[in-house]
Amino acid sequence: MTTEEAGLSELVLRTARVLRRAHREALEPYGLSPHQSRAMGVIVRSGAEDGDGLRLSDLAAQLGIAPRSATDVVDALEEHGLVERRPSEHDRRAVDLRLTPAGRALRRTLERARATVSDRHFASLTDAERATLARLLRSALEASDPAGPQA
Amino acid sequence: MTTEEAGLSELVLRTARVLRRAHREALEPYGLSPHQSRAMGVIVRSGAEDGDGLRLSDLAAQLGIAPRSATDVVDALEEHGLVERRPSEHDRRAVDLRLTPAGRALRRTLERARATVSDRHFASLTDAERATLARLLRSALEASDPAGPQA
DNA sequence: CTTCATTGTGAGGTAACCTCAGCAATAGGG
DNA sequence: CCCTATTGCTGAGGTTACCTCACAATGAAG
Repeated sequence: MTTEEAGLSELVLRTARVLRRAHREALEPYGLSPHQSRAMGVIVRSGAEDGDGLRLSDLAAQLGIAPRSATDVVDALEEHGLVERRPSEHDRRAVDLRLTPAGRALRRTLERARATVSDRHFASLTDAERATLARLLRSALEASDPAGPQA
Repeated sequence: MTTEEAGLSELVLRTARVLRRAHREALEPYGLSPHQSRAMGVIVRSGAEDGDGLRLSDLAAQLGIAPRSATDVVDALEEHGLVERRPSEHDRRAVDLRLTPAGRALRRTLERARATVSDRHFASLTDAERATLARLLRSALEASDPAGPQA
């Protein structure tokens, strides 16, 4: 029983490694690291397209890194012209982060690239099998972390 | 269909993150990084307990890092008294790596800790579900990478 | 109007990688 | 047998992605 699950954890980690590597390769042509891509995703998902944008410290929290480190991530994205910092209207200490039009366009491209990577990896499974796989992974995640992580 | 698998890839990555973090925490009391632990695993699995030991460059290859980087990993493990370098009998340029008795003992402890982490994460699934999960992950891995990675 | 907390960033540190250069040893062709 | 090319490892130094600590500007609370 124990060895059975040790194998399971290894399988998950190995699958993740394959996916991450493929993802990294897909991102490379755009000069983005996976982490930067993830940061863009967080900004998008926080409703930053239309509203006030996202605080730098909130980005840090959602990425699970220190605020100071988020500064560097945003610096890089800003240099690429994908994200912009603008002073918050409500708090002159803070900045609001949002994607530029170029950032939004690239984000969509990357989303598609990522889906392709995933498609390819799981292509050998049937639709039903994919659904089962998703259900089991989701179930274990929810049971072991009821809080439900944001990232 | 596409969104379905995008979700799948995200689930795998998220599960991996949870497992890796738990694994890291389990290792912390022993002053080892996950990578160092993995290196010990590679050394053990190469039949290094009784035979000639593993070449440093082979360790590097199996860890997927540059030989120079493996030197540092081994340095650290050697300082902890877990691994020893001894000159190869057949090639005086090379070193054979093998676990010390302390290394073997710790390795067993870590193996158990890792199994516990995995057990806990997948505890909510039935035995049959765990078996299904393993089968599907393994199947996709084998289909997408027929070479079959060693690490 | 102090005093305290919070936001972002400069400075500087660490871990885990990398490449490049170099030394010792081995392998192989003449 | 010797001379060159290759191999196995490591020193030096660079990069990336984090970190902590200190601090200026601002905001909130008494």
